[in-house]
Amino acid sequence: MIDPKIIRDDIALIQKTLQMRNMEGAIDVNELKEINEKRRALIAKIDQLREKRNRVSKEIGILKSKNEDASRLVAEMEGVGDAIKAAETELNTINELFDNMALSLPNILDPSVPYGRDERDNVVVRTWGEKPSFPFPPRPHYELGVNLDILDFERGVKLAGTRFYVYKGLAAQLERALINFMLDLHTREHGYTEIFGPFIVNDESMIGTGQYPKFKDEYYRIERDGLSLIPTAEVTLTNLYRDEIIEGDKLPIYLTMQSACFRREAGSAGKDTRGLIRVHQFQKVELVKFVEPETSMDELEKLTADAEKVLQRLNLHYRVVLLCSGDTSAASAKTYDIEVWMPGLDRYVEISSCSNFLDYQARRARIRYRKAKGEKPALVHTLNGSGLAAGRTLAAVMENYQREDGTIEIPEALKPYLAR
RNA sequence: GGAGAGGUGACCGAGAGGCCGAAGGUAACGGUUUGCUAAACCGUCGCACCUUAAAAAGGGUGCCGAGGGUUCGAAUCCCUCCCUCUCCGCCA
Repeated sequence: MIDPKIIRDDIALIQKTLQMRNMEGAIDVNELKEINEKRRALIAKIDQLREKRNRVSKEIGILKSKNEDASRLVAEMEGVGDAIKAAETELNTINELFDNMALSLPNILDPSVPYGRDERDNVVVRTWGEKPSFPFPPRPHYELGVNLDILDFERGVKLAGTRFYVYKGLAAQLERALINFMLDLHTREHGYTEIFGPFIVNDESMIGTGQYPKFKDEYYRIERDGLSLIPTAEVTLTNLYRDEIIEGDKLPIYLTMQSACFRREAGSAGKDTRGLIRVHQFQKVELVKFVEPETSMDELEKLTADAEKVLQRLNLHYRVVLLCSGDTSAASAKTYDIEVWMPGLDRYVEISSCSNFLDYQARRARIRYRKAKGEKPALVHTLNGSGLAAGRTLAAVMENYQREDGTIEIPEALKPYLAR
């Protein structure tokens, strides 16, 4: 959620953001402003009524303790309680309306984000390496995997349905090696602390990072227990500090966690139906940062570089794309996607998405820090990125390291992890 | 899953319808004292919202696990839910 003061004082900024994101029609900003005014007036009214209640009740108490007659004051209070209750009911309604609208406001975009309608307007900011050339037509990972009997899509479907899969032998080992390699890289060389936490979280956590209430259809929820399967370890890591005030000298905090990620992929029927690109369950190494506001844009660059390092060590060609205004997710102020080259699919595939949320998530999740003793708490800035999606990385390794006979060469960086 | 106990500020802990935003203690911070350390003494020591001002400061409201109810008045009484602990059961 953005700072509500912006709703009060700078509607133009919100309108510009909506315009940039091609969301002009989505929210009536003027209506929102009006609702906010109403809200504030009601709060003032209720506070006044409560002030009276507190004051007169106290007087009654004093009179009674002296055994004097308080009936006049009690009579005066008649109706005050009901008036408060009525106003509170009204406020609840308005608050709900306000929250719904305010929560659906997207984050303010960073000025460096280019205008654009959709992914076609994203800007390639750099590329690393080159597309490998093959003396034979490279095959997609799902063909390679099925031929080698290390990917089993049919049994995945038998066990759980479409978009599920089974790794066997080398595929399972390779992915495990990839995850360990990534975690070691981030903890040993990039200063992240490794975390392992719940893959299943309560609603407050899903709300804290913005999955709920808006995008409820995207996630698996266990109704009976009121818990949800995380779509990314971002949820676990970011909510670690929900409702907390962090001592300023603890910042910046860099965390990494490996987890399974669960996504319903509700809106993507018919898209990427083959292979490991779009599945309901996959593993990912996530990077999350909590930083002081002044540093967050620099931290985004570093975070992206940390994720890129994985591909560099694996010697996989990729490009970094700055998402345009229309393609940047609502909570993010600025996002870089890292897209790895997949020779078998003959296209670039997103393998990491690195975002700076500024204080948008922190406000929702009430994550604050105290710069120095005695100072008022302020919202931190949160960032996250994949470092990287393991399943897609496995697919990229398979496609880029394939040999003519359909076997797969092991990348140098992974050899220590596959020693027998 | 069953039985019991309990959730109060950074922490410990009192409070059992009115003068309680909450005693007392610990920790922290500032000061006095001191050759230094320690001790002692004095002071400060929550968060959010509304508001006047818009730097500092002031006024009001809310918050004693969460939500509702009773009452002129609730940390205190009632209801619902959540969580923690102990014992039993089950279990990697």
